[in-house]
Amino acid sequence: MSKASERAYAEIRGLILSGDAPPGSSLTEEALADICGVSRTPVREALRRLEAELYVVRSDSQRLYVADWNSEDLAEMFTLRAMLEAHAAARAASRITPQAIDALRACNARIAAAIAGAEADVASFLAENRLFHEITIAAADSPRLATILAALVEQPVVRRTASRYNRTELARSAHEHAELIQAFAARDVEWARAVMTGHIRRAFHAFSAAAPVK
Amino acid sequence: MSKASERAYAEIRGLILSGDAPPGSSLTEEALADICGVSRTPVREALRRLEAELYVVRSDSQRLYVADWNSEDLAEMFTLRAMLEAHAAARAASRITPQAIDALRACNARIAAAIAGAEADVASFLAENRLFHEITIAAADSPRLATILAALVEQPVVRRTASRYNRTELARSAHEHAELIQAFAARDVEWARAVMTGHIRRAFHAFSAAAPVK
DNA sequence: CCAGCATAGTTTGTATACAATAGCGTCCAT
DNA sequence: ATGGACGCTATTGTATACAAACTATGCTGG
Repeated sequence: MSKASERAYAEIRGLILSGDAPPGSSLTEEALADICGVSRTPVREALRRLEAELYVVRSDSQRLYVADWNSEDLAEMFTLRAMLEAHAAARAASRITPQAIDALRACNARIAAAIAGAEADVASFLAENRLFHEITIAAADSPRLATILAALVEQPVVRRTASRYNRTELARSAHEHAELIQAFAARDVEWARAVMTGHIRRAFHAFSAAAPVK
Repeated sequence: MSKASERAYAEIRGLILSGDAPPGSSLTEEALADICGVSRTPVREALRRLEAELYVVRSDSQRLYVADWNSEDLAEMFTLRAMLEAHAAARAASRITPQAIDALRACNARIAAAIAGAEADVASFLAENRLFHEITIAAADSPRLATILAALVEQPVVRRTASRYNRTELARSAHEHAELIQAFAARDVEWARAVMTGHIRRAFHAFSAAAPVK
C-alpha cells in the first residue's frame, strides 16, 4: 500500500493501542488527518481497514469509535482465538519445516531470557510472544485462517494482556510454548491442538483473574 | 453506508458472483466506476470491502484481481466454515429464542417446497438456505463470529455450490436442517455442533464429488 | 414548561484534478 | 540478436472542494 495511507494506518492503530484514543472515543476523519499530516482520503482507507480488523466500530450512522470490549466480548474473542489457533497449531504440526521449528525454539529462548531478566522485560516478551504465534500461523500455511486470525490476535486488549500477567504466568506460557514445539517436532497433530487450546484458555483465565482493564 | 459506495459494492459483487468478472480477471477502478456510474472514490471503498471479504485479491503491486480459488483453497475454506459454523450452532443451541426457531422452521419449509417443485427451484433454495444460516448465526449472538463468517460464507464459489447438487443432496440438506432445529429446540449444544459439522462437511464432499468448477 | 420544528454547524460522502508509480514497449548500443 | 535503458501509458494514490446527512441547539407555539 502506498505511503500515506499506510502511515495513517500505523499512526491511528498506535493511538488505539497506546490508549491515547481510549475505547469508546470518537474518531473523526479530519482530526485524524491533522494528526497524521495527510488528507482525509488515506485516513478513510486506514479507518476502513481498522474497521475490518475490529479496532474501530461504526455507530448507527457512520460515525466511528474506538472499539470497546466488555467482558463478554473478551470471553468470546478468546474462545474464537482458542478455536482458530488450535486449528492453526494442528495444521502446523503436519506441515511445519525444520527451519520454522528452529525459529520457534530461538524465539522461545528469547522469551525465557526476557522473563528471567532482573525485572521481567514485558516489552520483549510481548514482541517475541507475538512473533511465536506468527511463525506458528505461517507454518499452518492457511492464508484465509491467517487473515482471520490477524484481526483477532492484534486487538488492543490482547496486546495489553501480558502486562497483567505475573512472572509465574509468563513462565508457564513459555513452558507451554516449549511443549508446543515438542508436539510440532513429533508431528503430533492432536497434541499440538490440545496444547494450543489449553494455552489460550489459560491465558484468558489468567487475564480474567487479574484486575479489570481499567 | 451511503448510497453510491453501497451500490458500487453490490454491482461489483454481482459481477463477480455472476461470472461476468471471472476469477483471475483484472479489476481497474476507472472501468468499474464507469460501469457503476459513480466516481472512483466509492469504487475504491467497495473494493476495499470486497478485498477484506476475500472476493478480490491484491497482486504484487496494488492491482486488484477477482479471487481465484484452487481446490486446496476450497478445502481450507470449507474446513474453516465447518469449524466456525459448528461453533455458531453450539452457541445458538444455548441462546436461541422460540421466535428464531419458528423462523428456522418456516425457512426450512420453504426450502422443502423449493426442492419438491417440478424442477427443483435452485434460486429459492439458495436464498432460503442462506437465510437459514444467517438466522442461526444471528442466534449465536456473537458479533465477532458473525463478522468472520460473513467473509467466508458468501464466497462466489460457495454461492454457486448449490447448483452442483442433485435433488437427493438438496433433500439431505433440508433433512439435516430439520435435525439442527431439533437440536436447538432440545437446547443440546453438542448435538447442534455435531449436526452442523457434518452438514458442512457433507456439503463439501458433495461439492467435490461433482464436476470441477470450470 | 414541554413538544416540535427549524436552522446552524459538524461530519461524512462523492467527485474531480493532479501526482506518483509501475508496466511495457521501443530503440539504441554492443 | 540481445541486453539495457529510456520514456510513454495505464493505473493507483492523494489532496481538495463541494454536497449531503446527521446533531444539536434554540426558538416558537401550544
